[in-house]
Amino acid sequence: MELDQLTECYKAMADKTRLNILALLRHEELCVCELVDILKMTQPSISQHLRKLKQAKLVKERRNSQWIFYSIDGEIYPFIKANLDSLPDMSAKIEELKASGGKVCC
Amino acid sequence: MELDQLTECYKAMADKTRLNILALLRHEELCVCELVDILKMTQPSISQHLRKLKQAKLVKERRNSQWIFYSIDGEIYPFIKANLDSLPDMSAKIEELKASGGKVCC
DNA sequence: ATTTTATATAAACATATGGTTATATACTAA
DNA sequence: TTAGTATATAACCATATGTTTATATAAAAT
Repeated sequence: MELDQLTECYKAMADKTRLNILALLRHEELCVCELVDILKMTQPSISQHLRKLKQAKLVKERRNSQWIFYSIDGEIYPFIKANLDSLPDMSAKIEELKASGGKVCC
Repeated sequence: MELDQLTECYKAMADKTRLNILALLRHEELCVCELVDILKMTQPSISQHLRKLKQAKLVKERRNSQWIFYSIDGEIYPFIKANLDSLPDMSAKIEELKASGGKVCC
């Protein structure tokens, strides 16, 4: 692949918060406010991280009324599956969100 | 894997020069001055990039008299092969080095 | 229409990063 | 031992990055 594209990809992954987001989205699509809830960070901060991931084509978005749901993309990277598979399991965090009624939605 | 370790790995890969180094080392081990020669960058700059790659356990070093040869490591990362395979082929650069007598060594 | 909710963007700031120059260290050769 | 070569480290600086606060946009609810 092109080095510039690869650099953008790895820059996007070179941050703990963004790896957390990818690890979460691996389980299911989530909207911004759900990520804010789980990661305990401010909404603008999460939004900017999502923008980087989107620019690198690692996630895609889908609007549903007032919510924007993000999900894993990365199909342009032949190695993406191997990388995502090495991320920690975060299903507990998602369960927590659901248990606390934070899901369905915001 | 641990998010901290993964973050360090992707940070190390999140730079065009370091991806170039990895792409070169994929062909064969090289010493610092050979990388300086091929990449046309200053020696301290190359050395600092190599240090980052080494700290992330993406490369390892081997001393042979006054030269230090770097080579690919990355064995702690289950995804490393897939990632290295997507790097561009740089054999032409290595051939150039050999043709110009820059090899054997420094 | 106005207010509320969800998200994005902008400005400001502190910290991280990469490059340069200068210097230190390690080994070789004489 | 001294000079030369290969590499590492340190100090400095400019740019990039991530966070916060404030504000803008877009859709929903009233």
